[in-house]
Amino acid sequence: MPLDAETALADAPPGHKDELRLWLRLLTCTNLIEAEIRRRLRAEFDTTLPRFDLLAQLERHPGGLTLGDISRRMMVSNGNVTGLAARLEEEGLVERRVSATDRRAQSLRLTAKGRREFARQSAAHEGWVAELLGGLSIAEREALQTLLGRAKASVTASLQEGGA
Amino acid sequence: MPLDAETALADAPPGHKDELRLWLRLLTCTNLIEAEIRRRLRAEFDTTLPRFDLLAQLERHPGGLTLGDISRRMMVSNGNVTGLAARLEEEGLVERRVSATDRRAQSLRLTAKGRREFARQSAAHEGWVAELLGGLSIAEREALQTLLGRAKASVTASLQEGGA
DNA sequence: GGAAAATAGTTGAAGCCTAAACTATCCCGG
DNA sequence: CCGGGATAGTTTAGGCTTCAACTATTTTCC
Repeated sequence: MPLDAETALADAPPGHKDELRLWLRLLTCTNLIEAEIRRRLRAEFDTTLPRFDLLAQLERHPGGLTLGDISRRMMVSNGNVTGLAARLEEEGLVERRVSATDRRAQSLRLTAKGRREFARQSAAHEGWVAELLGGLSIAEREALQTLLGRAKASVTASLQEGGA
Repeated sequence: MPLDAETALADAPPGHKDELRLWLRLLTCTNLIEAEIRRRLRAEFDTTLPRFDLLAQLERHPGGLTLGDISRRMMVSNGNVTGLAARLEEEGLVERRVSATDRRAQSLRLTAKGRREFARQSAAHEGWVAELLGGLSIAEREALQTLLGRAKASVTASLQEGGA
């Protein structure tokens, strides 16, 4: 496991536009947190972030979601969800049910075991994040939340334009 | 290509600590940008983000870097760099040279072709980022840069504690 | 000098991910 | 009713990524 945050690719190669510096810092920051979360999911629950994310989606939609719904919500490809769902089903955490009205579609939902497992994982996950970001004051967190909202708006606006 | 940013996993599942909301927004924001950059690298240069990152490392160190250096700087595993370097070498963008003083080590550097290619990619990349984040004012960018620095400090402090 | 520990890199198994091609089904208009 | 287009999922090929086991070499230190 490398993970030497100090010498990371990411921070401040000089002589570039400050948008680039901002992007690299954003990336470092996210990667740092994400790597730690992945590490702990593996170490404490022997699972992965994509599995966790899929379970989170199902938890928020107890009525079930189709594979296509999940693919859209997780912003990943269709084929990706096929494999992920297969593994989770094999582990007994989710179950499939073919739609009564559309024989192409099938909806996924958590099994009782899946709900139990996810509850444990989710509680721990929330704690980890609170711990990692706990060094920020409430004011800082709010300001960051707002600014990231602005950044997201900038990006989506730019994508709209390009795609229009 | 799914990529429906509006219905993303990420934003604001209610009833959670605000650290979690902040983390999810950070993640969405980063993923949105990163996905677009990957898409354009593929579309315009038929390459990938990891390849680009590796070339960027070499560009910043014209004297060459060992595979281990690269692995540490990119914060990825050793084995990962082995494969990446093999593909880039095969494409003629980098060249290996066994160390004169340590027969285990080999250093990588850009070939002339690699330098040329990276220059093109890098210029485009910088433009994309400026475009995507161009909706933010200078003040917003500076504030975000500072707050992300604080966030990174919070995370690394938390990791230090845990590992101490 | 030589054994033991550390370091550089490779390999293999497994999971994640995408794009593109494919199958099966549904829906719409004539 | 039926042909064509859209939609739901699967499959395949290939790249990325990790971890763990491995080889080769160097360093440490007795």
